[in-house]
Amino acid sequence: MVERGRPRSFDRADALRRAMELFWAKSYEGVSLSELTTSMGINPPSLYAAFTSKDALFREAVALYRSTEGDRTWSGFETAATAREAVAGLLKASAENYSRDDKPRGCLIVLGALHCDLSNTAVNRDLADLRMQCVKQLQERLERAIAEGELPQTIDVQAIATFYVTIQQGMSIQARDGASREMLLAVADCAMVAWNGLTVSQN
Amino acid sequence: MVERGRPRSFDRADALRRAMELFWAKSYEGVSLSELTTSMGINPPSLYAAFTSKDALFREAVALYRSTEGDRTWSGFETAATAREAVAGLLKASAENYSRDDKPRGCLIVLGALHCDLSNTAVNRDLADLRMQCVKQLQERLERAIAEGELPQTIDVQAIATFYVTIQQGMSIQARDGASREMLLAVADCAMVAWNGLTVSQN
DNA sequence: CCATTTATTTAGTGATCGATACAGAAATAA
DNA sequence: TTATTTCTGTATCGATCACTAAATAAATGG
Repeated sequence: MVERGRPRSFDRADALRRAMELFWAKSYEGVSLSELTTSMGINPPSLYAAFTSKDALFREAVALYRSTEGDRTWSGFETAATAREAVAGLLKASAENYSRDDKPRGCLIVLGALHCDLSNTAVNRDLADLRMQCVKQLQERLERAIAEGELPQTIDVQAIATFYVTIQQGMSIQARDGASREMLLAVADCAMVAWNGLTVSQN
Repeated sequence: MVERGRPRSFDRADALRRAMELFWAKSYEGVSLSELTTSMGINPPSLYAAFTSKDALFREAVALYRSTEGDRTWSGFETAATAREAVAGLLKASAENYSRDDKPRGCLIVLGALHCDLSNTAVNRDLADLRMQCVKQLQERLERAIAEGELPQTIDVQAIATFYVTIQQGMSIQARDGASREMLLAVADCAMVAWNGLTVSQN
């Protein structure tokens, strides 16, 4: 089956990539349609034909972010031999990915739509859900470590998971404010200093 | 000298307080003039006569936030007997103040204007400066603790200060996402578990 | 009283927001 | 060729943005 009609004159994937970087740098409400169309090199009708709406474009941008930048941060998490190495690697990768010279600083999912009250826009709720998933992922890794005997059953899985995600999210703000890669890595190291105390058996 | 002209028909301080809570809940760009005037119970010309512009109103709101909510968080910091108690108290107060039932969740200075590229708007730069001042304040307290012999000279003052501020800032996002007060307090406790390791003499 | 001063209400300003109507262009199908 | 389909550029749409001009209201000074 061959496609009918006039062929699209721009690279959809490339246009999406440019939109993602704009949203990443300036957040959802911080980017206007005219900025998007200018950066993507297309006119509004082409954007809407290809991506439906600003909302839908943002969702696709977030999905692309997760499969590229997010993967750079989380790929080592599941493969790490121990929970400690998984968390340490996550923080280290976050520090590095939040401070690249050729990319916006910080995390799109953390900084992309912090506006508004709780449960305001759909975009906001989607990002909050993704942020929650990070905590859940750490919790599950910690529970696996308990099941495998690496960590004692007495640890507070939820608190530890929330603690390390809180640091990761705070690093996004630090990165946006100009903290150097070295400083972000130092923060990650500081966070891991708590590991032994947090995971020791306390009966 | 008595004031001339028609007297103002609204309470300026009360109107400012309402504006502060709106900005706190929804950030600078997230609040529109019509929302402000509605909540403050006045018309746009009255707002501009009393506060000059949305920018200036936001600055006054931030100043009010610092002298009220900010004071709730930081008042115990300088009076604490030790650096450890100062930092622990700061995190505990942050957890509590970011999760009050009658107030917006999180911190206005952290969440008030995260939009935009680095050094974009004046509002953004002002808040970034205030965020930096938090790090500086912790640094100075740690240096004082060194001078007083509480902590060894070998500690990395900047890294430790940035680490604890990073947690405080991350707690704003957690609070905005709905984390309970208990969970925020647990995060603060987790952060203090690192204290001994971070401040031990390592020569 | 009247002049002056300041605040208020009404009713807008131009600019920009996200999103589209419409006509023409460029492909396939028959 | 002609019909159909889909994309593209121009030129907007109504809504909302931050903000204000103009007339009126309410106080004081003389």
